[in-house]
Amino acid sequence: MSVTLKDVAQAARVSVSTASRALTGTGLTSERTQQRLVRIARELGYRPNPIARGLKTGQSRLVALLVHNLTNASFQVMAEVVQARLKALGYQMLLCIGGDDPQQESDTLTTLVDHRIDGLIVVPTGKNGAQLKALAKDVPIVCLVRCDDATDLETVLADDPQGAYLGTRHLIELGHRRIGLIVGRQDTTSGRERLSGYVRALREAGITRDDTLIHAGHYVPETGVTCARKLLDLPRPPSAIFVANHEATLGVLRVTAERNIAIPDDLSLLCYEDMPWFEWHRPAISIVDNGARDLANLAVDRLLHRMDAKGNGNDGVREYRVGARLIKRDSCRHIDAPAPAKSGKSKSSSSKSSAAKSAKV
Amino acid sequence: MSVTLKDVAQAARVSVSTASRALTGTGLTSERTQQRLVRIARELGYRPNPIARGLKTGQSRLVALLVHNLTNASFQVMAEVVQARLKALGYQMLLCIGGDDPQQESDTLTTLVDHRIDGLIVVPTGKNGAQLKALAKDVPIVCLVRCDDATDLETVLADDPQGAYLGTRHLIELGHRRIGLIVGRQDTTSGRERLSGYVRALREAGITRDDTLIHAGHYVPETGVTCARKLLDLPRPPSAIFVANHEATLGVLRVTAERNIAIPDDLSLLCYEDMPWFEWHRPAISIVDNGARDLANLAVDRLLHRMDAKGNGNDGVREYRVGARLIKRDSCRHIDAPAPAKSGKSKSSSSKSSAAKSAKV
DNA sequence: CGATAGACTGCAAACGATTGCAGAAACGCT
DNA sequence: AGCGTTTCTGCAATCGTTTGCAGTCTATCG
Repeated sequence: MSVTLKDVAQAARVSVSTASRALTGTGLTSERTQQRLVRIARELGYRPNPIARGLKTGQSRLVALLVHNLTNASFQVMAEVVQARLKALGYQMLLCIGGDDPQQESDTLTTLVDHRIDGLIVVPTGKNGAQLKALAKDVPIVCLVRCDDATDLETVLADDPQGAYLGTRHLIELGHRRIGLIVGRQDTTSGRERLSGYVRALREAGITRDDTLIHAGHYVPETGVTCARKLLDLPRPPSAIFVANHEATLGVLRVTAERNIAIPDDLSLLCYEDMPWFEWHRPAISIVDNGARDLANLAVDRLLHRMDAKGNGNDGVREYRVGARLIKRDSCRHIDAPAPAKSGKSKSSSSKSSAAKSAKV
Repeated sequence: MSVTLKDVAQAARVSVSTASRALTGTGLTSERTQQRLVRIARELGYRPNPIARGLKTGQSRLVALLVHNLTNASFQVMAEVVQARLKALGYQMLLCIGGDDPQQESDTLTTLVDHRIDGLIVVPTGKNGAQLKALAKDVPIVCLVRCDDATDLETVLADDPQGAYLGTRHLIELGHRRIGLIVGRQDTTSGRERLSGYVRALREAGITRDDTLIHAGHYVPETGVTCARKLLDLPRPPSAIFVANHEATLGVLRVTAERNIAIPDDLSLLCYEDMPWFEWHRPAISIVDNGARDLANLAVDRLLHRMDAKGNGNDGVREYRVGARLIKRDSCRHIDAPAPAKSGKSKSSSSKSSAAKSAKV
């Protein structure tokens, strides 16, 4: 069916071993035969069979990326980055979707090692620590975004405490004092860390923390709806809301639209993580960028390092943090500044009256 | 490192061949040894090595899905569907991202066959017909969403003519006579087909086609911006816009927001393809659903069929069409009905005045 | 009781590459 | 010329399976 090494060897009238050495460049061949073989191989359209090679060498040129889903924008860019980097190095990416489900994760992991993957980047559920730990003996593994406390795996994390701090401080600098926070469940690391960053910024600014302004929930739009309602129904509603997760943002936007609350005039809105449409939205939504692209790149770097180091690429560092950064767009406004009378923003003046409750803050 | 067939055979005091036959269930073993081996294999934690097996059988249990990107919502759900289906059957999905770039597509295709994939579902760029055709001899292939005219590959397509027709008719039924269309480039099948559906609906309703209402462009937000501007700047702007692609929708929404055009009161908006946030947007955006989920499922069905049929799963059918359907939400309104005075919609009354131009239609 | 079919089992050769080892060739040196 | 190096090449084993073929064993039947 396809051209094998044997065919090349025969055509060149040498043994298979010589052909192999010449083509893999293991240097033990004379310059002349080397070049001759390369030429013949090209002429015949020879392509080494990775399966056969894998059987002998124990490698597959396959690297797996295991994420929870593809609807999350961060995972999308990570997948694209990882794929691009790996391809450039001659690896194929096996993209697996675990659905944040421990059982699925576990199944996937076993079939992946069956396939003798050369490396693995995984966003762990946190429930398969033992298995991961065992696999780590055979395969270089790097954890991404979340860490699995049951393992001592190298992990590349977003700097959530700093990101949340940066965002909150930004709002404070704009004069906001009552800042609502919609954050992830407190039994997740990211949930806890984002809260802590928020709290730190408040403390630094000498603002006392008001727990009625803090709401935690799952990373789904519904959370945004219910939390936004609670916040806006407060006797003294916040003048700004920091939504520490992009799924919930959908819900918040819906509530503000329903109540005719103008952003940023009546309410400033800041989100965590970017989505492609945020900058197209009117007003364009300011965000704290968790650096998905950087995270993915670093994870690949670390993985490649481990793969090269053959077993002990352990540099002592266990946790890498990728800095977050603030991207200012149009959804946050200084609380004391008068509403700009720019054309196309006239909406705000009209809606302000009807959304008196929150505008009065 | 890991348990091999030999280990199992030794533990059971039989030959490797017997072990192989017992575990693969090739029926040529006695009931007793069969069960004994299965038990022993399980005890030892034996897992067959797909690489070794693949070398002998020429199969890899790998099926590839090649799409353009992951930012497109349709591709996301397709990837998730394909992955789920395949996993259930013991295949691993190789997800590849081709970026709609012929060169990348070509490269990817060759490394995929190198890896001896058992099947391929591809959204073709259309520029590598010859290569695809050649590969089809070795590997079952199904094209998805787009067809490659240079091949005679089995293809699963969305029913774009019908979808566009459905959407346009819906708008007509709502009393619209001047319906703007923002559609894909006319050198793509989908671009042409969606236009044809639109035209057909118009003709059926006895509305004469007005080419100033039809704009074609790339599938990017910028297209939406420029086309929307052109449409709204028309002496007699349309009362409804049908955006036949979801990326451009972003741009259209931005323009309407900038100009304070209320949807659906001042302008009805209908989009092609769903995005997760469309139903959370206020107003929730009505769409024509291209049936990404169904498309993916059908593609998998067809591929599995071909894989089973070993070479001639050709049932004569070359093109499968998956029906589109209309999902009515809140962004389209009957042109003659008075603006509902529902609470939370008061915005429209104010903005109508400032966006007089388009409101006057 | 012997022959023979039938049911299992094992040997050994594949699949397509890599690689240790030993032999061959070429070369320089005394 | 003889010897030792060095450089290249080929043989053959190996990776973990599957599978054709031949051999063994049991059972059945005449």
